[in-house]
Parts: sequence; structure tokens; C-alpha cells
Amino acid sequence: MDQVKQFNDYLNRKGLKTTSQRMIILETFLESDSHYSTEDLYLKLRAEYPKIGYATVHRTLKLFAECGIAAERNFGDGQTRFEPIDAEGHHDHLVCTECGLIIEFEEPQIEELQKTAAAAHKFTIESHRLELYGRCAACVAAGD
Amino acid sequence: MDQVKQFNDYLNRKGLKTTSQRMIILETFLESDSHYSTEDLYLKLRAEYPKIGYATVHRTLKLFAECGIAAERNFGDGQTRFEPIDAEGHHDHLVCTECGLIIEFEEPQIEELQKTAAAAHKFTIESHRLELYGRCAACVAAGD
DNA sequence: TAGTTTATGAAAATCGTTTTCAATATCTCA
DNA sequence: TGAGATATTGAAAACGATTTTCATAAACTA
Repeated sequence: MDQVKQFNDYLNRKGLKTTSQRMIILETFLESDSHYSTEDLYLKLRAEYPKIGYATVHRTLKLFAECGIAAERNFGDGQTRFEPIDAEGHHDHLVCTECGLIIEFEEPQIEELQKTAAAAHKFTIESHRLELYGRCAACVAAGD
Repeated sequence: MDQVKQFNDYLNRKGLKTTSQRMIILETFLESDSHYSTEDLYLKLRAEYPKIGYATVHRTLKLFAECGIAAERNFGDGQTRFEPIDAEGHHDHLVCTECGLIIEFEEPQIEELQKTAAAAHKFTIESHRLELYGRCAACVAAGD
């Protein structure tokens, strides 16, 4: 697990400590490729580790984002979600406005065009977010 | 002003009322092409119309979004922003992570590719958001 | 291992947003 | 036009997600 190393390196570099909670949260976070809100992950953890507090989960998720193993996302429902950043590459999201389904997709050509657009405005890109909102096949089929 | 008509039509259709506050807020909102948070617009209005309350500003911005003359945006700073939708067409955003500068840009080719990606997953697209985060020319020039 | 520093969990505080409610304004139609 | 019905307003309270506080516990350093 490369991400475990990346997290530990970050902790050391910042003079932070390796605690059992942080390791448990990291492990659980990486197990699934879901888009976790603090609440989601807290509830999932609570089943097995009832002692871990909500604040700790939230603080740890923020740490993940800081050290680059998680991305913070906001799909407009008022909750911040975190998802593991897989080393391979970036992906974007299709969000169903009816059932909430989230599908990930990749489109390298779009990435290229983004670079072009940024260059036209002399911007140095660090990151981006692209979300397409609409209705998934199932919801369309089910009618309104 | 086409947008004024669009707003009034919406109010009539929904059985809502045309009030002086709503007209003032609409006028002020359209005057500038900024990306207003409720707070921003409330403060701007307060200078000239100190009687207008925060809740009214917020409720009215939501109405603008509902009737299609404003778009709700979230650039990750924890505040929802509203911007007028100009009839011409859609645009996306470049956001400077250092100074907060927001630049609008259009890239029709990206829109095309989005349709392709959505079709591949049988999604019916209703809307999308694309934001590129990075550093603007001035901030890059100023060094870190 | 003692001493120092950081982390934890529970509760409280905070921030943006939304709702409540009594008073006020708008609209309808006689 | 003007009374009655209905929606809107503004202030304050409620709300939900996030962040902070603080005393206790755990991890690291030498």
C-alpha cells in the first residue's frame, strides 16, 4: 500500500503522530472506493470501532486531503465528500440528480482541452473538477 | 431586460407576488456580473436599502436559480455563490487558489466531449460544472 | 522511562443556510 | 376601489455540517 507510506511520510514530515485511530481510519477509507462524507465514514467505522469519535474521523479525512491521498468533493448536497486518489489517474463524475448515483469516467481529451483553455489565460493549473449532472439510464427508463 | 420578464413570468406562473424587494434585488444582481454569495449581495444592498433583510436576499437568490436566471456555484470556500446566466451561452471557470480571482471561459469542444462521455454511460445531461483551479498569471509572476 | 508534545473524544461553538412567526404588502374580484 | 385571501417580509431562532475547546490519554524523544 503506497498510500499508507505517503500518509506516514506526511505525518513524520509535519511532526505529527502515528496513532491507532489514524491507521484504522486510513485502512477503512482505502478499502472502498466510495465517496465518503465524514458522517458516512464515521458510521461505517462505528460498527467495528465504537470508540472512534466523529471529530477524529473528520480531522483525519482533512489530513488525507492535505497529504494528497484524498480529494475533497462537493456535489451540491451540502456535504463534503472525500474519495481516495488512485495513483493511476484522474477521473470525473456523472451525478444522477434523481437517485444520487455517482459514476466515474475518464476523458483524456477533455484534460487536454482544459490545458489549452488555461494556457489562453496564462493560468497554471493545479487541479480541476468536472461534474455532469443529469439522469441515469435507470431513472430515465423509470419515467418521471 | 429579458431577465426581468423571465423572472416576472415565473412569479406569475407560480402564483407568487411581485414585491419591491424582489425587483430591487434583481436589479442589483443583474447590474454586476460578479459571483455573489448571499452575504455579498446583502452587504451591497444594505448600503442603499438598509431595510432589506438577509433572509429575503437569500430567498430571492434561490428564486433566481429556480427560474433559470441565476446559476448556483460552489468554489470550495464554503459559500454558495450565484451568478447571472447570460442568454448567450454557458461558460466555465478558472479559479486562482492564491488570490481568488475568477475568470470565465468557454470551450465548446469540451461541451461536445462531455456529451460523448455521458452518452457512453447512458446519462441524460441536464447541466454540468467545470472549474480549473490553479494560479493566475499575476500570482505566478509574484512568486510564492 | 520520564518528560514533552500531540491526539483523542465529548461537548460546545461556529458558520452558512433555512425556517418560524407575527406583522405587512400584494393581488383578486366583487 | 377596497375588503378578503394569500404570499412576503424581517428578525430571530433553528438547523446541519464543520470546527474548536479542553481535559485526559497516547505517542514520541532523549
